Amino acid sequence: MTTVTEVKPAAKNGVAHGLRADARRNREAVIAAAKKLFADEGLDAQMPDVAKAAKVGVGTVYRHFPTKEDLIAALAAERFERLAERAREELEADDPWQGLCDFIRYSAQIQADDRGLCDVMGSRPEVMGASAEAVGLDELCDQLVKRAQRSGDLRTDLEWEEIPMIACALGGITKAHGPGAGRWPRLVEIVLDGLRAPADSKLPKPIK
Amino acid sequence: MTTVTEVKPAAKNGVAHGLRADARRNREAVIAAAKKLFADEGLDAQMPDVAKAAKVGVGTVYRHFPTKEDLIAALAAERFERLAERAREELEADDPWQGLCDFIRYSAQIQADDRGLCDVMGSRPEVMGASAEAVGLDELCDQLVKRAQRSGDLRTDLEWEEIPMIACALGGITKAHGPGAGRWPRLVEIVLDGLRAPADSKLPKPIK
DNA sequence: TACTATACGGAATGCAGATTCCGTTTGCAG
DNA sequence: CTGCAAACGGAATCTGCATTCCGTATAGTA
Repeated sequence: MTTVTEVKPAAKNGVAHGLRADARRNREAVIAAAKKLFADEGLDAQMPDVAKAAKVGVGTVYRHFPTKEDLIAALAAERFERLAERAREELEADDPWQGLCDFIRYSAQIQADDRGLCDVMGSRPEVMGASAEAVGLDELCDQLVKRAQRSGDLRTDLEWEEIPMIACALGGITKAHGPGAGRWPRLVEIVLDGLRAPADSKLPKPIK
Repeated sequence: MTTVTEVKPAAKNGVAHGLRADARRNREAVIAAAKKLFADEGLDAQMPDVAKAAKVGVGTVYRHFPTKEDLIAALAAERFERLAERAREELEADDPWQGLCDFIRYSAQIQADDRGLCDVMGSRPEVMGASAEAVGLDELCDQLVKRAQRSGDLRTDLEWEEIPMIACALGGITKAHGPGAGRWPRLVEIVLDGLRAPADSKLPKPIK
């Protein structure tokens, strides 16, 4: 045991360093293929098919993601990063209410574009929880909500925990009827109307 | 082939006649067990477990329901009958708007009480469609919607097809977070608020 | 009571899909 | 150019269910 073994920096920012060139290339191929396949067919797309789509052997897929669940989690993490990113943007929006609305619209949109994500939202609370936690989404939702309430446009009885629930619900529609039905955007608007503070409860605007 | 074979009246109103006494008894036991098991564990409860819960062999389950899908459909049919029944009642409600609201609340409630039903709503469009069709739920939704619109309380741009979608969405919440979270009723109310016609669009009430 | 069409139970089967294994190939340090 | 640890591919294995099969038991009838 006199051999000096280099410590591997493992993965950094999603891209894995310290991997042989071909390994890195394959990993990307797998991720890309899985992203598309899961988006199209939902979580019950099969591992061998992911491998095929990535032009790689099953073994290779499993070398990078020891479990299907791990692969799913990795993809979910990426989506949640985008979601958090968007939340941060909307926190800067001129109109807090519109910011919140757009965030919710966005969360519905990405689900309409990704059946796999709908499935995660609908039946993988742990994955969803972990991913959200990792990017601080909860905190962001809280801020989004508080800000919109302060501006007087959002009903004051809403709690931030209900934002993820609303997202799940909207995902459920796409999951059940397919994005093709094209009806989900209307449902989003209905919910948003329901979120608006009742007109009479709105404090008289300070100045303006 | 000279034997005269009696024609079996098969099933009538859910209860199967022309069955040997023990057979009828077992059939009921299976249905009851399945109802409970699927309600508790969702659609991936297993057939052998249904049999066990009904104190019956798997074979017996399969003699009555050739396929798991058939069993699911039978249970779903029963739920949809209740749903239709409730819809009919609410069509008689004094207040059309409250009638619609209560119908929606009811559909959320039965899903909160039955994970299996949530699953059907969320990922068995065919079963749901067939069951709904069988009891004329679509037509009933249409009437419920039109009536509430006529009274001026329901937003006029709602189409009846969106009622089932709303039901799916609400079911999705229970499915994802469990009924235990106890938050779904609030989401229902939010949606209902979103369904209400904007105050200014309401025609002045005739008299009263 | 005897007989037989119906039912029954549950071990055995079939299959789909995740995961493992191992002989072969390849990137790359020296 | 070599040597070998790091990767590869994909057939084989394992597992979890649904579903089938068949010898046995029983309701209903004569």
